[in-house]
Amino acid sequence: MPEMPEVETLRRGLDGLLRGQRILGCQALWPPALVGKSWEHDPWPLEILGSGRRGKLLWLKLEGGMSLAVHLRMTGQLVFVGPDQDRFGAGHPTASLGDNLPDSSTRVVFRLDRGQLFYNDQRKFGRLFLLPPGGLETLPFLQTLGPEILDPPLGPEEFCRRLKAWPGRGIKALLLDQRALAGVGNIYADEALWAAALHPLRPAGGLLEAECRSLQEALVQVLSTSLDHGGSSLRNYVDARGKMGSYMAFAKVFDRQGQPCPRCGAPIVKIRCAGRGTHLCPRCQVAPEA
DNA sequence: CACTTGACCTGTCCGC
DNA sequence: TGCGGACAGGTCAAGT
Repeated sequence: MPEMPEVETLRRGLDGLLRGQRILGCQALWPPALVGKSWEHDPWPLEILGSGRRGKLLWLKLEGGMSLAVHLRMTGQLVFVGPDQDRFGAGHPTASLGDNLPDSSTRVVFRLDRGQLFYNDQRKFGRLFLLPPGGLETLPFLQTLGPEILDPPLGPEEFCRRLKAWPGRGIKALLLDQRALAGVGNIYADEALWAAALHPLRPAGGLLEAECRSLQEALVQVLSTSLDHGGSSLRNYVDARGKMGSYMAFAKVFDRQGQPCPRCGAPIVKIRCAGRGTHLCPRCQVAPEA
């Protein structure tokens, strides 16, 4: 589900809601979601001092140098429900998910000084890591993670160098590979490739200088716009208060197969590429010679 | 080594 | 209405 804009939107929300509160305890309704020995030692209470993110991995900074890291994978959610939670009537357009929690997808519940934090995950792919001081650096995922695109800004030269490091791979497969670049997933890969008018199967090594550059500009544009609109919600994603993101209204190709390309009018098609559903304009995005 | 496929899970949607 | 199959925003292990 969540790619960088969704995870960053969530992090910002959680930071404002949780900073300064203590986690008083935690109840695992589905224990496999919890990874690491630290969970067993009943370390609570622990104060939440702040938050961080790299790629799609999010963490809360806890007292004593500990961290609570979360990877949401496909369907994970972290939703805070305060004691003063606004209660809207059922069916109200801004009714919050929190009104009905816990639900059948709730896997972990954290008890806080003021309110509760629910970890929901329909598909049970996500994981929560409680880590001792220095533990973040030991996570294999973080050790092999490529650079951020927006923060700090990745210069065009370095961007091109990352892509050319895997010259034989299709450009979409590379965008999805977190070792090449951090934070891009299926939605923003399709959107950026359309904006740069590049076919997803083009080998990375064959991209012209100008094509590399326009792909980088497209990624910056797409990711920034999504951040501005609280990310994308296709089916599951919600922010720290249970609200959906609105970026999908701006999507040009993702989940729009059969609709006209906004640039040339040709019908958007959906193919399979790097094992993932892939949306593109067959006229604007010219396939490489086989 | 480089790259692709299957596995991990549950829910939903689509065709018969 | 019911049922089987395909598919879903991510990552890792195993396979080719």
